[in-house]
Amino acid sequence: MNRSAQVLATKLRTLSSLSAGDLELIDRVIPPASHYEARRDLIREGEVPQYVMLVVQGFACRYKTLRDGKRHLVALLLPGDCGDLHAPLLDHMDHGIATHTACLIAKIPREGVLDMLESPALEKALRRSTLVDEAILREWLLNIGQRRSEERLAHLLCELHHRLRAIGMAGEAGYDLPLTQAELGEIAGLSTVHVNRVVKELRRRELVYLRRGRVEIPDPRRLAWLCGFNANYLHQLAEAGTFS
Amino acid sequence: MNRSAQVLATKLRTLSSLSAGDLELIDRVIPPASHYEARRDLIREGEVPQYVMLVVQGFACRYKTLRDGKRHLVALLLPGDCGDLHAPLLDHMDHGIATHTACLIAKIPREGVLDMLESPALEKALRRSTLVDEAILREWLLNIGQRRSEERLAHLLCELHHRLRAIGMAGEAGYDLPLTQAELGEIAGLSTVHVNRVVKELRRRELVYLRRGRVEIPDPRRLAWLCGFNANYLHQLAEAGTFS
DNA sequence: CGCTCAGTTGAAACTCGTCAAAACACGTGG
DNA sequence: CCACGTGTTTTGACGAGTTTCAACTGAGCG
Repeated sequence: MNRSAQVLATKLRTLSSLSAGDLELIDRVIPPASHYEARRDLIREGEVPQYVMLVVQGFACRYKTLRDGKRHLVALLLPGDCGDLHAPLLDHMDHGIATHTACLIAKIPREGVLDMLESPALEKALRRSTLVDEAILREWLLNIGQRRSEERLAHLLCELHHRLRAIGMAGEAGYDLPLTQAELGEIAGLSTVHVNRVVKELRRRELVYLRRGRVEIPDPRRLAWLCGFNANYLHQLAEAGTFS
Repeated sequence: MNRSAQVLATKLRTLSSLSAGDLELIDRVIPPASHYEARRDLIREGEVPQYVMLVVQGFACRYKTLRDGKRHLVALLLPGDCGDLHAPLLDHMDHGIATHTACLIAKIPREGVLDMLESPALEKALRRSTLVDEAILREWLLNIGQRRSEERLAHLLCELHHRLRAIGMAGEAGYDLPLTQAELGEIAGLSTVHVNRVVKELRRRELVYLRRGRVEIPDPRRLAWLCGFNANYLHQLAEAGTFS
């Protein structure tokens, strides 16, 4: 099974169980990935999408910008995540997609997506994945709208812990997070300086140790309690994260 | 054509053009609506959805709550809007839906939705509608994350103006908005008091006159310019709002 | 008339943003 | 190996924006 297909399969299995036939189908329709540099636009606002992009390796994001250049990240795309399945339905993009780190991206042609939708299990997994994307958007909205900076960052870190663990990219007490504090600020709607102060405070309280791309969470339960994190909205299968 | 079907048709025609056959199909699968009081839960977080709810009359919303009782509205459902088409795919709701004003709600059974998805034009319209819902979420996230209170409220009022105009519920320079300032605050992530101050300031600058459920916008272009509003993300057809 | 709920106002406290500078990490080329 | 440059993290001081509390006004309704 090629690398791209494997990554997608891993992600989809966190949402629905797949048969051997499904895995073969995935392998057949997912093209090999190509390499992109860090911080590079994959598609810009206003452009017309041709493919569904699948992140195979690295971190990417969806973003929107304001006239004055302020940018807000409206989604984080982890390995296995992809752009909207029905994106081709919309004339033009209302947001951009960019790499964060260096990435491997597979461009799935329209027909490949349609083929996958033929399989009931894959259809279910793919549709669930778009529903989860939407659920995450709602949770982020709540996060920014109602929580204050400390809980806000804590909540974001909890979410990433869960999402990364589901795809085998995080351990019990920590994970690699290749995001600068400025970028965390662009997600959380906080200034870089304030993110830094919050990070410092979380460290002082021994809740999170964040430094140079690495997140350590000594007691995930305590952190989750602090910010009221509840993973329900991620709609992960119970056994997610336990397979190879 | 029954009332519920008519409302849905009006909404869908803002997204894709429908044939006479499509309209008949809609009429056949949409059941009559029933009445709900104002401020009543239609479905709560954690419950399992059985139907797709269609708002026929009145305003409803999706909301999420925090432990401490703070509530945030993550979507506003106007006449013609409905809950997620594939909601039944998810085990339990990660948010609640509630009426705002008194409402007429039609509960579309699963099979009705499937029937509509058979028609290419309806499928396109329905899928586009979920994509637009997601686009609105992203825009709200940007709005709360990056804009300050005045532009934030202005942007929200611009969006509602466009959405209501598309379904024939707003004129060139104003519309009825049955939301309290407290509720606007729950959307914008602002305290009631601050919403009030911003409303006052917008009135002073002759941008928006908001009082007792009525919004008057003497110069929509000027207001849109102030907050950087660009309707692209609503993906409305050009002729939206011009039909009966 | 008196109730209730929405809107309004002021003062004080607090959260967070801005500006500016310094400390630090990392990669590069000398 | 060190020096240098770039980009990220850290710090302090200050001010702007926003929340909170508490009281008051006004409209609608029984």
